[in-house]
Amino acid sequence: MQVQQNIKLAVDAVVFGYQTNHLYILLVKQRYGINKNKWVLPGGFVLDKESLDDAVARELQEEAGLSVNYLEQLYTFGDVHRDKRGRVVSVAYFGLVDPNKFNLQADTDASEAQWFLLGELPTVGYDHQDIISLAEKRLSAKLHYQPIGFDLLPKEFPFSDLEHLYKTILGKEIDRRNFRKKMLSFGILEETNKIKKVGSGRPAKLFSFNNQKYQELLKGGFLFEIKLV
Amino acid sequence: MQVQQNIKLAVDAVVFGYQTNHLYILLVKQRYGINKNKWVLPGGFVLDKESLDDAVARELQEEAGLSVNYLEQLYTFGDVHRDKRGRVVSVAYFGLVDPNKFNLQADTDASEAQWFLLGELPTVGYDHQDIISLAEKRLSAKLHYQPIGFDLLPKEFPFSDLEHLYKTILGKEIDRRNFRKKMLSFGILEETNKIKKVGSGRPAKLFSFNNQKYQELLKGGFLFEIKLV
DNA sequence: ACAAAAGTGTTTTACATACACCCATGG
DNA sequence: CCATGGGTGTATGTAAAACACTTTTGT
Repeated sequence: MQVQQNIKLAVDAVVFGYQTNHLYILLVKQRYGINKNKWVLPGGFVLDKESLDDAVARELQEEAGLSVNYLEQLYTFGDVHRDKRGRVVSVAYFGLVDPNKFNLQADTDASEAQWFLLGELPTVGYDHQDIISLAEKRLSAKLHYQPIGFDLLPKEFPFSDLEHLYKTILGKEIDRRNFRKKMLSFGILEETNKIKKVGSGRPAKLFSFNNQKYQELLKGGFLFEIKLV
Repeated sequence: MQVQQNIKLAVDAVVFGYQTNHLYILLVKQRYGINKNKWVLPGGFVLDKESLDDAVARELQEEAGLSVNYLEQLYTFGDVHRDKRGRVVSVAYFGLVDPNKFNLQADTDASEAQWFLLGELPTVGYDHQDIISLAEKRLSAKLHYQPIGFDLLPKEFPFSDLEHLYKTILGKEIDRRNFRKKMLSFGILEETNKIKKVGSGRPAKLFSFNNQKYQELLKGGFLFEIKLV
């Protein structure tokens, strides 16, 4: 295959984490090059013998010691001048982690990886702000038609956490009664017999997302859809 | 920028055309290599100094003399072995043309480009069948939440054409009265004072899609959404 | 007893669905 | 006058939206 081409291929990941009613994004500090010490998305060049999916997973592991529990392709950014060092096309990914994985280990290279509160992001290098903006849009959109919020929560969670997650990410008020009614009507949540006690207030039953049930329903043409005013 | 990487970057396009109640896809005949004389998607390698979008437009022009009126990125296919000649990552696009552009000119290289009825596709090379399948899914999905059907029709069309388009692509029966009511309720269609006479039957008023109006509505949070049983 | 968060039902409103007959033209 | 496709309205069902008080715990 004779092709003259001087284009490098990279992957980048926008990984969201959620904790105590706040939404975070993972960034890493660039160690070399013209963007040295700038914060950028975790990512890097694709190896010759790994798929794109594998490349993202590897980079996240290397740069932040992190394995996500949801990952999908977001968009491929291919403008000619998006990287000043040369032509680099980047396949961007969209990832979610639950709070168990939120605490970054300080071994690996992780000392230079950090969670940033959305809305308090530093100036990021390259065109990574565009990538982040697109990922935010994707996250908001997906919350409405895919049960993806559960990937940002621990396996068992009080209902109010789910409600707050939607409220936080969509920036909208939610009617608790209608939200709960609708969510439960899908039949993809299971009530555990555990309860969570917090400082004050009535203890909450814990729920868990039954993914197997969801997959079954999907085959029958089921549509997860939640609208908010 | 020192990176050892031996990956080629290509673009491919799944272009849909619609005529006389039938949906078509554009394929081109491969002229060289191991897939010689096999039908494949129009596409090719990205040049060093053109964006991905430009690359697709150029390839469509070169291989089929075609300029589409809707084009968006579909997905990036990056499996290691998708091309037996070596590592090639392909950014796939999704395009729509209206019937004016349907007749392929025989100049250019177009003699080897051809419309194929969906459902009567030949065996295609590489992993292009996967790409086509994904594009079909995208098309079906988009019809429900984006006014994209108009890009497959001429500027002015009888209402029944729109109805047949939905029926054909989604493979579902449609209640004509409800469909028309819903579509018109959006306020993005304009009734022209022209009428189209066909062989027999009552002549039909022609409608046109008002994209400007649609864009305005979008800013106000308008959501195009059409559900079919 | 009070503060704090969890839990719960009913009424109203809007939209989707189901359904069948008349109209304008060409042959 | 008949065949063909275009054009239209209403009644019913179902789901979303609006809305406020009671329960359980900790302090």
